[in-house]
Amino acid sequence: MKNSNKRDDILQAALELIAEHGFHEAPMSLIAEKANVGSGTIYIYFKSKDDLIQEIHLMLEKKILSVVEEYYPSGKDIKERLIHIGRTVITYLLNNPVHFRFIEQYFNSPYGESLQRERIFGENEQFDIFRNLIEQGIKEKVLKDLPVFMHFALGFGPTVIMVRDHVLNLIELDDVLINQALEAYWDAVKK
Amino acid sequence: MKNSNKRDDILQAALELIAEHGFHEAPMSLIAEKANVGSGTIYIYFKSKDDLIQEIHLMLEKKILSVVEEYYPSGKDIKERLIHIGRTVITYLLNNPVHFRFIEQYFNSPYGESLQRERIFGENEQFDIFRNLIEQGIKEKVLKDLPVFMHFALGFGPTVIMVRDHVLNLIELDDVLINQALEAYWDAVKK
Amino acid sequence: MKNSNKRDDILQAALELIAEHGFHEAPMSLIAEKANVGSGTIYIYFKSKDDLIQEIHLMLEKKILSVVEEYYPSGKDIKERLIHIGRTVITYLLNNPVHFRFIEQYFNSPYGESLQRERIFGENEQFDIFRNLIEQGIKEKVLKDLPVFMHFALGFGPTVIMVRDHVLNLIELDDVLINQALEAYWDAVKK
Amino acid sequence: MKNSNKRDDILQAALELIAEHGFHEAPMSLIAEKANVGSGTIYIYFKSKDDLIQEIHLMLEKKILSVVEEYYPSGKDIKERLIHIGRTVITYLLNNPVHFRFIEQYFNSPYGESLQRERIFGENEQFDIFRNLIEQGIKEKVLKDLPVFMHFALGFGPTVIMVRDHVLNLIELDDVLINQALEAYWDAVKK
DNA sequence: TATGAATGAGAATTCATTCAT
DNA sequence: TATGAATGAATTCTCATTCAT
Repeated sequence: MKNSNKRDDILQAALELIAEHGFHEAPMSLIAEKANVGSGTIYIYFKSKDDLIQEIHLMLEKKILSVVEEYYPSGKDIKERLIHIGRTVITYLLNNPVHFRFIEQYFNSPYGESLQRERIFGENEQFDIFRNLIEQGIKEKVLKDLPVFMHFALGFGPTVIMVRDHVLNLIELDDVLINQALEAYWDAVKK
Repeated sequence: MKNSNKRDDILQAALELIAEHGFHEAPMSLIAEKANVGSGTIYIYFKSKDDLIQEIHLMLEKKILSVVEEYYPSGKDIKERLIHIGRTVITYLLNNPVHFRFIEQYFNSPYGESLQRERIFGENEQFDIFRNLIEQGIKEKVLKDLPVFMHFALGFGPTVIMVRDHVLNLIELDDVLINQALEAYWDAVKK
Repeated sequence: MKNSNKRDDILQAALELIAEHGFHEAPMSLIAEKANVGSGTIYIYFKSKDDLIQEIHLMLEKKILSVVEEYYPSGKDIKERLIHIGRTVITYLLNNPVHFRFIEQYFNSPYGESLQRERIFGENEQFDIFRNLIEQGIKEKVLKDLPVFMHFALGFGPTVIMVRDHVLNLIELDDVLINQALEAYWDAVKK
Repeated sequence: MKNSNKRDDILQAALELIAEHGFHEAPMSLIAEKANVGSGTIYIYFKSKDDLIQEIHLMLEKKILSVVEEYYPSGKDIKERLIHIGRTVITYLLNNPVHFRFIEQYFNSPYGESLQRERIFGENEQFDIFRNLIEQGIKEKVLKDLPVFMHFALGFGPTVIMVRDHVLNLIELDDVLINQALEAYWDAVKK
C-alpha cells in the first residue's frame, strides 16, 4: 500500500515538524497528531523514526533532481548548464523553505555523513550531473582544474548560506541578487 | 568565582562531547563525569544546558577572533587582508576539528538563528573586521558591489563545506588546495 | 464452522509460537502470519488471545488423554497401569517438545491456576484415570496411604523436570533412564 | 550506595509484584509506585528490568542457600542430610510464598534456562551441596546409581508441585504430610 | 561551593483488538 | 467469513534539573 494517503500525510507532517523544530523536537506523537493518524500507524508505513527520516530525504532528493533535469539545457555550453543548475536549486529551495530546512538538518546529522561520503566518492547518482559537468568543463579548459569536491564547495557553500539567510527572513533574495551570486560563482570557477 | 577551574573543565568536556555526539547525545551527567564534577555543579556555573552551550560558543567566538587579529596585516591591501582572514579561519578549523564540529552544530540549530541575525544586522562585533573590510573594498572599487551578506556567503560557504569534508576524513586539504580555494574566492569577489 | 481448517491452522501456529517464545513474545499478528490468515480472522474463531490459549490447552489435554487411554492395560495390576501412564506421558512429551513447552508455560501462568484447582478438587476428568488408579491402589494396600495430590506430585514432579532438561538439550533421556526413573517412582509410592 | 534503603525497597516491591502477577504484568511504573520512588530511580540501582530481575533472583538464591547451610547436619549420615535439605527448602518456601512464586516464574523463563544449564553442568555452586551429597551417597552405595540430574528431578520435582498447591491454597501442607513426602522421596532414591 | 541521588515528564515503540470493506 | 489497516493505551528507559546534605 505504498501509495496510501496516510503514508504521504505522515511524510508531510514529519517533514514540516522536523524542518521547523529539528529531529529531536519532532516526537512521533506530534507527527502522528499533525498527520491525523494514530501513532501506531506510523509504524505500519515506516520501520522506525530513522527510516521515516530517510524516506523523507529520499523523497526530496528525487524531487530536486527531477526539477533540475526538467529544463536542463543539454545543448548549451558549460556555463549555461552550470548556471541552470545553480539557479534551479536556489529557486527551488526558496520556494520550498520547508524542504530546505529539512535538508539542512539532514546533512548536519549522522544521516548526512554517509550521504557526504557518497557524494565525495561518486556513489550517489544524484550528484552525477554536476560531477560530469565539472569534469567536462575541466577537460575543455573552461573551468579551473580543481578537485570536484572543491567545485562542489564553491557552488553549494554560498547557496546554503544565502538560502538560509533568506529562509530565516534575515535578507530577501530576488532575481537580481541571485544573478549576481551566480556571476560571482562563475568568476570563481571559470578558467 | 566565574573563572574557576571547574568552569573551564565543564566547558571543555561539554565542547568535546557535543562536538563528537551532538547536543542531544551529550547528557549533562556525562559532561559532569568527563569534567570530573558532580552534575549539580554544572548548574552553579551555568543556568541551564542551553546556557552552557551559549557559553561554549562565546568562548570559541573569542578564540577565533583573537587568532584572526593576531597577525592581521593591517597595512596590507584588501586582497591580502581578506586572504589572511580566510586562511587563518580555515587553518584554525582544520587544527581544531572539535571546535569546528561544535560550531557546525551550533549554527545548525535554534541557537544559531539569533547569531545569524546578529551577523546580518551588524550587531555582533565578531564580524566587524570582515564587514569593514568588505565595505572598504567596495568603496575603493576593488570588490564587487554586493551586499555584505553575499560576500559573507561567498567567503564562508565554501569554507564550511571544505572543512567539513576534511574533518570527516573524506578529503585531505593541504596548503596547495587551500591556496587554490582562496584564489577562486578572490576571483569571485574582486571587481 | 467450528472445525474449519483455518481454526486448526491458527491453533497450530499459536501453539508453536508460544512454545518457542512464550505468551508475550507471540503477538497475534505473528500468529496470523504463520497461520496464513488475516489477524482479524483469529477473532472470528476465538474471542480473545486468552481464549485462544485456553483452546490450545484443551486440544493438548484431549490429545494426551487419548494417548494414555489408547493402549491402557486395564486388566493388568496397579503397578503396570501406573507405569504405563508414566511411560506414555513421558514418551509423548519427549516426542512432542512443542506441546511440552506450551503446557509448561500454561501451568506456570494465571491460566494454569484454575486448572490446578480442578485437578485438586476432582473437577477435571483428565485426571480421573490417575485419581481412580491411586485410590484403588490405596484401598488394595498396594500404594502408600497418601493424599492423591501427593501421589500426583511424586509422579508428575520428576517427570516435568526431566523432560524439561531433555527438551532444553541439557541431558538425553533414553529408555534405560526412563525405566530407572519409573522404578524409582514406584519405590516412592509402593507400600 | 549498594546498601541504600531505596535499593531494597525496589527489590522488595518488584519481588512482590512479579510474584503475584508475573514479569510482564509488573511494569516498572508500578514497581516504582509500590516502592515509593520515582521510576527513574530504579535505573540508578539497576541497569534494566532484566538486571533487576536477576538481582532479585541472586538475593533469593543466597538467602535459601544460607538457610540450608545454617543447621546443616554435616556429621550425620546421608539420609539425614538429604532430608534436612528437603525439609529446609520446603519449610522456607512455605513460609515465603512470595519468594516461591518468584522463583517459579524465574525458572520458567529465558532467565531460568541459563540457570538450568549451570545446574546440570555443575557451574553453579548453589547446587554443590546437593550434588556432592548425591555423589557421596552413590559411592557409598547408599543411593541408587542414577545421574545427578535424575536425583535432582526426584527430589525437587515433587517439592515444586506440592509447594505450589499449598501456596495456591489448594491444599494444606503440615509437618505430617511433609514427613510423608520426605519418606517417599527417600524410598525413591535409596539403594 | 560541591555533590549526586532522586525525580517524573516525555521519548520511541509494540500489540491486542476493532471495523470498514 | 475474511481481511489487514488503523488505533492508542501501555511499556521501558532517558535525562535536564533540583535539593538535602
